[in-house]
Amino acid sequence: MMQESGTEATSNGPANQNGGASVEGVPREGRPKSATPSVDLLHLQQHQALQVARQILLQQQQQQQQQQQQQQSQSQHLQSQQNTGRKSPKASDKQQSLQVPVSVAMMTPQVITPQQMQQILQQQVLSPQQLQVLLQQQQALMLQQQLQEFYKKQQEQLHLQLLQQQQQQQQHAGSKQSKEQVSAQQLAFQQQLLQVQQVQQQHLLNLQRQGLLTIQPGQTGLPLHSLTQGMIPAELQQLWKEVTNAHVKEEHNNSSNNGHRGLDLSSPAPPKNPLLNQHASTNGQYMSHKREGSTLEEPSPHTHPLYGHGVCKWPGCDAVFDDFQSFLKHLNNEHALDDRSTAQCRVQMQVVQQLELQLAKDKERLQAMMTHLHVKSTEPKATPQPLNLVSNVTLSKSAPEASPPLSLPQTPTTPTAPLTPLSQTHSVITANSLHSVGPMRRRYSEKYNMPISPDISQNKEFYMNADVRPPFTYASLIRQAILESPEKQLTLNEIYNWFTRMFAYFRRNAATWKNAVRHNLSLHKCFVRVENVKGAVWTVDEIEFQKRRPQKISGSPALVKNIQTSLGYGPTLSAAFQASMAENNIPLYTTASIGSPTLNSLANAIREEMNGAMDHGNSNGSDSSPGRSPLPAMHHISVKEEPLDPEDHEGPLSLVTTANHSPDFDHHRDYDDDQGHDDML
DNA sequence: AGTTTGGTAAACACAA
DNA sequence: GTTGTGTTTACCAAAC
Repeated sequence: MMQESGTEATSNGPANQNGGASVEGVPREGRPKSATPSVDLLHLQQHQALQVARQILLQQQQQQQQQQQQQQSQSQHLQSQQNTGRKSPKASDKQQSLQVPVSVAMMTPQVITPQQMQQILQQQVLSPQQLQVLLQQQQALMLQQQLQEFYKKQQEQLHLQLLQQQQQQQQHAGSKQSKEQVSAQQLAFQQQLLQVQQVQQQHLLNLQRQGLLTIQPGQTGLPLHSLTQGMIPAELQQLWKEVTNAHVKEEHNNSSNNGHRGLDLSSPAPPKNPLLNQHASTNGQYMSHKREGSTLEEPSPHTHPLYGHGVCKWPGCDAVFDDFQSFLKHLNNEHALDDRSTAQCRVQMQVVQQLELQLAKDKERLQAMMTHLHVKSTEPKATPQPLNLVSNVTLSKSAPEASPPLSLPQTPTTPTAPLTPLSQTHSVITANSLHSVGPMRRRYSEKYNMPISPDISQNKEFYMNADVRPPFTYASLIRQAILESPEKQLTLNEIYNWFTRMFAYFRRNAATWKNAVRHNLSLHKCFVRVENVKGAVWTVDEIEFQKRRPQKISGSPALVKNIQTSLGYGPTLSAAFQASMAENNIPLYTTASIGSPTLNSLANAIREEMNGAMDHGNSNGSDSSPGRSPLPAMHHISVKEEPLDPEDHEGPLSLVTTANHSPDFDHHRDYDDDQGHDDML
């Protein structure tokens, strides 16, 4: 690890010097600087993610009183950390920063602003898993706030109405009829009140049932206490919807278009749920905000969602204000309803939606992780640092128990034997096993006894959003891009677009990586240029691709074969795929569990990455031809050899594809359109 | 220690 | 002349 970063630095040095003359004016800032810290970051992310998972487990198992104690102590710790910003953690900070996000996610009963969230995202301080937890936390807290507000208001309303009734009753005491009416109404109100309370209870029960709710006695006096654990957003939203629909219709009539802005946020992309919208626009303080705008009954003085710590929280604003009034003035002046504000709002919406999406997926992942870890959470960790996921996986295979709450396909596909001597050093998640910095990760297999984190294949979305270099070679990525295309062929520009779409990392330094892409296309025989009607397209010669880097898979071929047969997949493909997975200690379940195209692509990429080695090591006689994957099903390809093999066609891809078929794909396509061109430079 | 592979930079040619 | 595409060379680092 130290070696890596060290060499990284050196490797970058010369490169920069050479490029120092910088021909194309491409900012080179990014590479060296961002790269080095990210080693630690990534390393940390892994660790953090695991810690989060463990924390969750522990928390679930422990009593809630203990939790509270922890919360108190840790949240203090955190808050201070949180405020100090989170740049690249230095080695000395490591331990601390490790704790921070975890604690933030798990403990801090604070709502993080979208800005903060974005910051966190951008700075990649947190792993996807952690982000997920964090998001859950945030959502829970926000919902909690909202619910509390709502309930409070409901009760206030009801009480108010009751009071009015009583007054009326007194006034019209004479009339017997009115008396009856009044009492009837009173009854109705009481019932309503009861209803509200029941709903509250129900929600509580619901949440508790999931083990996601922590009751903290004597908080607000409201039935709803605190939600300090994650929860399923969808469910919450549903609940929220129910509540709001059932009881607050009038209220919404008054203030649905909260206050001064009245933007039509739904125009670009109709939010799927109200909650989302609220998050986007009001940072979880929707209700209070509303109150502020509509009713003045309860002064919620300086609690504007866009105002915090004396700073305007409008995206990209950060203006500082001494008092709330000047903030309001500023808000109305600077962030009035205009194109810019609208655009910003929409952007924010998209951010939130994106997060929402990711949250849903990561939620599943977390569930799977928790389930998985639950099985063997007893395993003590050698060092506090790395948590050996691999070993867990290995063990879990034998005990697929614990009904995977989600799509966790604990099928027999879980890798049989460890395939790798992960036993010894395997400190697991090393910088090496993660997204490397500097020159693209070579092969994961190099030290295949170094388990690679499933994270990689799992977190396509992570790579889509985080500016982290994907741990795949250009060749693999290019191939993946091409194979992903319907026609198995892409123009150069389309390849570019794929890169930028799939990896945030490739939205910078375009000149550099584009050059690399072209270089790779030209250099590798496996990429075949085909003249097309419209121009030239690039295809993949699978055989050539597999040929490259004939490396021996250290895992015994027998083992591989074993797996493949046990899995029942076609020998060709699975050999390579599984081997690669095995080689990387990537549990197959990983692939299947994700349910996102990510999988599809990244798992493939990984597989490719390993394929070369596999095929050679595993040269199973009958199918000497390395799992040829779908060869460019195109017109006239001037490939050197003649790899056509309709049989194997779809082989390699099918596994992954079917396993993770996800509706998400369209989403990415859209993304492509949006980002494809603009985003690059 | 030597070879292979991959990443990066850069020069160059060519076409639109 | 500019830009995009494609090829090639060189250098370096890491892995083998």
